[in-house]
Amino acid sequence: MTGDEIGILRSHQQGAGIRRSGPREEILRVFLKSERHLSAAALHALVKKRRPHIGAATVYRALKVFCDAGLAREVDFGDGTKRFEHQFGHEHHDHLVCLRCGAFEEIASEDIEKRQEALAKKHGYSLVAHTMILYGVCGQCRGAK
Amino acid sequence: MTGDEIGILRSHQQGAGIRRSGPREEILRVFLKSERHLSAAALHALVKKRRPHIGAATVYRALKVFCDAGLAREVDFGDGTKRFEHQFGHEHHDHLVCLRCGAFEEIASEDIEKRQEALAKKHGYSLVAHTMILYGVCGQCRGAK
DNA sequence: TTATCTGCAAAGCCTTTGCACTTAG
DNA sequence: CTAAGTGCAAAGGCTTTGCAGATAA
Repeated sequence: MTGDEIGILRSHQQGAGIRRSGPREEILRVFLKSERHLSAAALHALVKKRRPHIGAATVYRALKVFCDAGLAREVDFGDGTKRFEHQFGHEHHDHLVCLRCGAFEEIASEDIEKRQEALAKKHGYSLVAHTMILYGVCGQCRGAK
Repeated sequence: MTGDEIGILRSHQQGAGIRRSGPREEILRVFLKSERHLSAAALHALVKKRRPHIGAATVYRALKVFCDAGLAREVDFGDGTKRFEHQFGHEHHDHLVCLRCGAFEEIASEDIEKRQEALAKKHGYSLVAHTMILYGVCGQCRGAK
């Protein structure tokens, strides 16, 4: 990690009535070092390895701040648990999930994004964000079938 | 309602070890007559008007059967509550949600669908389904701002 | 000092499950 | 008769909230 993300967090906090805090920055460090798609519970487990006293509520509250700061994004594959992925230095992308084994990949299509923009405009909306999740069966699962 | 949907339900049940039931068919009738995007709780409330004894669990269980039968589809706008929309006689579509007032519209783009298919194939997946939700600000809210 | 942050535990919400009873086939 | 369906209430899983103490500015 370069340290820049902590800087982004701090500048986001500037003037937003948000103070620095050790626990929050530690959560951010662990979050950024981790795999890209973590549930709050999984992140909490990782954080507790280094700082056992940090509670789940703090992790949830920190993730909310990270999302506001643009450092994280919430992703919901529809299994009842929100996941969070860090955004720093990553292009926007969507997801392709295997219905059989649960594996998933990040996908991207500039073409689709453009059409989404146009579609929103056509309905009089200004597009702010979107989620797109494709569900299918991966090659491995089809082969194993 | 034409009655055809009940027929679809019944034929889906054929051989699936699923029996007919009055409560379930009543839930289906109310569901089909209702607005298109209902939470389970909202549907339960409507159902109880006609049959006060029907419980929430039965509604949840019925919705699962409807989804399996292709009569309904689960949609999640990310607010923590699943919604269900009936599919009978409707083209596939996605959603465009206003972040400010919560209004939403159904949208469709054959172009995007084709590209989704191609994208999945490129990654070795066979596409089964997808969700796409665009978030923005509607014209009315932008004007009112 | 004062508003924010934290940890803990409790509460909230939505959804599912266990159980005894009812009902379809 | 047998397996599926139902209603109720309880349990589950994830997330948020209340609160008193700790902490940043």
